[in-house]
Amino acid sequence: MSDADLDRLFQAFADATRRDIVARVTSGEYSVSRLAEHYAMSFAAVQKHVAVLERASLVTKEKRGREQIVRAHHDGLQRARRLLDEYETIWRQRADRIAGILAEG
Amino acid sequence: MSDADLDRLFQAFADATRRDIVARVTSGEYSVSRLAEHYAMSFAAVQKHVAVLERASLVTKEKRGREQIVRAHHDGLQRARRLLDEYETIWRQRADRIAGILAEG
DNA sequence: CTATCGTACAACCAAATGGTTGTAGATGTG
DNA sequence: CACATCTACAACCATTTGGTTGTACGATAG
Repeated sequence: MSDADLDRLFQAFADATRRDIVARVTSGEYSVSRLAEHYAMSFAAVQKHVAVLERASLVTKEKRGREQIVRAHHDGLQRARRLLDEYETIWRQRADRIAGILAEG
Repeated sequence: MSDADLDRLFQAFADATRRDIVARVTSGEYSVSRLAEHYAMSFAAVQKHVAVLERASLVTKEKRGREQIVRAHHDGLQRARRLLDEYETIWRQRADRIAGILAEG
């Protein structure tokens, strides 16, 4: 996974509106305009947020009639989790190393 | 945890240099200038990246003589992980719900 | 004391971000 | 058909971001 991919992924999470969109489309079915009803901003603004999430592989869009259904795409979330898990592993290794040194001394 | 806190947290992760800094200071001890040696940018730029990480509660700085030691601060990482875990939970619930419907039908 | 090192911070700049309005096209409805 | 709905996208704007250089100041070394 490239640096640019990770940049897009975390950047996508770095906005409360987008996090809310992810939460909504994960548990229910929403068109772009349905999503837009919930936020105090223009339809176009919400459209842009969805586009950011799409580029980050956090959601996909599927055309249904004249609507565009936004669906959660698990890949992005899993990748983000995996990276944070790696950091956690590094942290644990450090903690173990320190514990080892204390045990020796 | 406020929206603004989460914004800062994920924003902090949304840059390859900053992710690298987090990885480095988690496993070793680095002053700001030591960190700066590793990147193709000015000392001031690295200083700014550290400041972003500090505001996101991902690192802390501690003065030691004329140096400023950058240390990983586990809180930020844990909080980010917790949020992604919540999304994962929502996802699983959805998956279970779908599986339940399929089992019925 | 003087010079150097590590840091802090201001000023500046280009590019990206997050919002707006307006226009246009495709699809469904009376 | 005529009209409303949903979406796409361009143009624009203010603010933030990620970088730069330059200046200043405390701490250490010679």
